[in-house]
Amino acid sequence: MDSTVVNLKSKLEIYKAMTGGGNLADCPVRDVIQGLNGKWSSLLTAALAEQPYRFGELRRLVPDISQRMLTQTLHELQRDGYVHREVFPTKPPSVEYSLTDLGRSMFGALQHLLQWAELNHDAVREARKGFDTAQA
Amino acid sequence: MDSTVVNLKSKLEIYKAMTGGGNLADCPVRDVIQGLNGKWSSLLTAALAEQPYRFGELRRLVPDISQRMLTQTLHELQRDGYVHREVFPTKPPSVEYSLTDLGRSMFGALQHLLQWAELNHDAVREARKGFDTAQA
DNA sequence: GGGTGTCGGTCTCAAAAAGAGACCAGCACT
DNA sequence: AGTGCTGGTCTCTTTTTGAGACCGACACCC
Repeated sequence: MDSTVVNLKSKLEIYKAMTGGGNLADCPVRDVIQGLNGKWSSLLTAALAEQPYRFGELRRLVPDISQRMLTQTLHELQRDGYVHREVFPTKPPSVEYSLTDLGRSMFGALQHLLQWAELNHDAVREARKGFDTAQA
Repeated sequence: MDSTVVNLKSKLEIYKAMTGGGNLADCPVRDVIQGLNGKWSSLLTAALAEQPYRFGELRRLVPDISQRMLTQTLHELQRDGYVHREVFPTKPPSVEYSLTDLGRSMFGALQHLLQWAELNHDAVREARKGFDTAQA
């Protein structure tokens, strides 16, 4: 199927889905997106899409995340079913995090946005620069 | 191009792009994604992808956004080059917001994630329910 | 046996962000 | 003169995030 057709066909439907047909407070699409909106969610998902990692490995891999937010974000991702957490009875015990099937499926969709960002970050930077100088 | 091939080919590259090759603090991909991570960014982009809206129309369309966050989010989206803001000299003056070409391009990528959320929100809900009952 | 290190966290406190809602100027209409 | 609409801003409170100290359990070294 041609992707342009997909875009044109579903634009309105997506918007309707996000507004929940009048039931905004309980809209499932916004609810799901909300869980991915966190500052660290996409980065950690991208890391785990590459390969499973242990807690400490993730911490070293993303040095500017606090241990507190790493714990919390992984917990949320696990709760939403994207991430599997497995404890190995080593001494001291080690904990491995990996993507579930649902997580891999979700990352397949997220990936488009990440790729777009990679391709277009210079355009965004440019826009910001122009806007900021226009303001001053 | 087959989308499966795209996934397999770029998984590692995307992660590398997000970690910025060691230059995490200044990573452009994370920088761009960050601007889309706000609570209201994707919803407002989806609304404007449907059609241009005026400030008050958006406020009525999304009743649970505060006026403060609506102003602020639109300002950020404008700064990043996704949204065009036009003031019409009516009395009282009206302000119309619309997507730029860059904004439409970005929405094309974002759309995949929104569609995924629409298709899979029941799986996520299910995962949450299971997790919460397992915790208790 | 005492000191040190690793593991995956939790706890507390300060800073930043978001939400709620009052307030504003300018003009039209009545 | 009073009311309403426009698109905001200002202030205050609550929530979220960040920084960093602390924790138990065990291994390893001496």
